[in-house]
Amino acid sequence: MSKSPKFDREQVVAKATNLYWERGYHATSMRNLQDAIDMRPGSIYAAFGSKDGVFRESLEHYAEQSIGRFRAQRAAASSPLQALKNTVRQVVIQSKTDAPSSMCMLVKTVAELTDNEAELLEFAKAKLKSVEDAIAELIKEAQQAGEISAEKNAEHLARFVQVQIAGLRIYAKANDDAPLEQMISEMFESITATVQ
Amino acid sequence: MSKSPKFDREQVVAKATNLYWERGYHATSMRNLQDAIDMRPGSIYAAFGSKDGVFRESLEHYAEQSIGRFRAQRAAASSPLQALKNTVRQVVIQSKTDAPSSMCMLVKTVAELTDNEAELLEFAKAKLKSVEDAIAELIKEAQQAGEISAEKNAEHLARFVQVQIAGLRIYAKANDDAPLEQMISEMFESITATVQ
DNA sequence: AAAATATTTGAGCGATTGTTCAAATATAGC
DNA sequence: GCTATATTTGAACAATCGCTCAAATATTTT
Repeated sequence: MSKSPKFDREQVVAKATNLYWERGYHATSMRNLQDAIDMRPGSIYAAFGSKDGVFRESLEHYAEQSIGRFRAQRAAASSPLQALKNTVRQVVIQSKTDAPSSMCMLVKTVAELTDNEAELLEFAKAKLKSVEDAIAELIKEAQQAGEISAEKNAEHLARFVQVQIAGLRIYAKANDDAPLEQMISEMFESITATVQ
Repeated sequence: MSKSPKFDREQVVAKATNLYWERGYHATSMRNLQDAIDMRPGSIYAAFGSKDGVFRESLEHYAEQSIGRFRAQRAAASSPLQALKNTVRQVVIQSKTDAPSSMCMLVKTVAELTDNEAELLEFAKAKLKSVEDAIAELIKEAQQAGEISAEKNAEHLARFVQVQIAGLRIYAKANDDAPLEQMISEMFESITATVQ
């Protein structure tokens, strides 16, 4: 004897994610959010508790989406290394035109937030770590497949890839004409080099 | 027959820079700014025109400070390459404890702003480019000194360094225990390698 | 010391912030 | 179709936002 919510939480979070991703935490107002997800304040607060609550769930959604990309590319590619390369290309090059921001939402969040929003900052850091773990898994697969030297440390390489992606995406936003394809190729040359 | 401003513009801009650097553009209110620089609204608006005006001058100040660091390290170091290494270490490692933010203010700004603040965004991009130019100059010096292969492209390497610094500083903020010293060493190994 | 000209002050503007909550509305079980 | 129990709505809250401007204050020239 009741009524169930009529909004699709998944879709709502996806829309909220895109807005937060584009504008960042502080520049996104609840008013902006209301318009983007087509919900009124009361419903939003009943469903998510606060602006932070929506943001937190958006970060979660974004992280899942990011990790899902690795899985999707792994399923589509001919090898683990190819999947990693394709994911990096997708994330660095395609996001320039296809995504709400050319930058990673988790990186943007870590860059933007301070101790004043400690919880959200820590949450974003943790999600970034879980993305790094997904990269490490793919690298280990590539090592088993003989595409990357097994003598190298997978976590070490995953960290390297993480730094490169973050650096490249920032650089891509700051320089519209950056030769990203070439920069990505060079990055993978140092990963697949036989000597470390 | 008049009166001259009693505030020290240089000092005021320095304080404003530190505040904007730490909190970012959107999270810094004029009230915060008033407190930080100890000026009342009327004086601030007479001197800088707007919140954007203060921010713009802060970006300018920050960029000059950044380029000045290269000069200072160049003067102190035994060689151009050593100066570059020391600057990278200073910027990536020391800034974790000594600076308002562990991240580059220009990078934070490029990451945060959107087309809604197009002018400031373009300004930050341009300043980031001028920092890259300063790196390229140092690399050319290192090439003339025989520390880096003259066959390599200096602008190309400067771009590489810029990507690495941005990536490392983001990574340093996201991971408190990152082995930065080691990561920086590895980066320079690929710069000074005899084959490219 | 008076006059002229600048800067500094801070109350307060309209707009917007995140959030609340009583009223209206929809749905499920009886 | 009635009752019970949700959800949804949107007006409105106090606080804060970026900013303005008349009045007060300081400095310099006459």
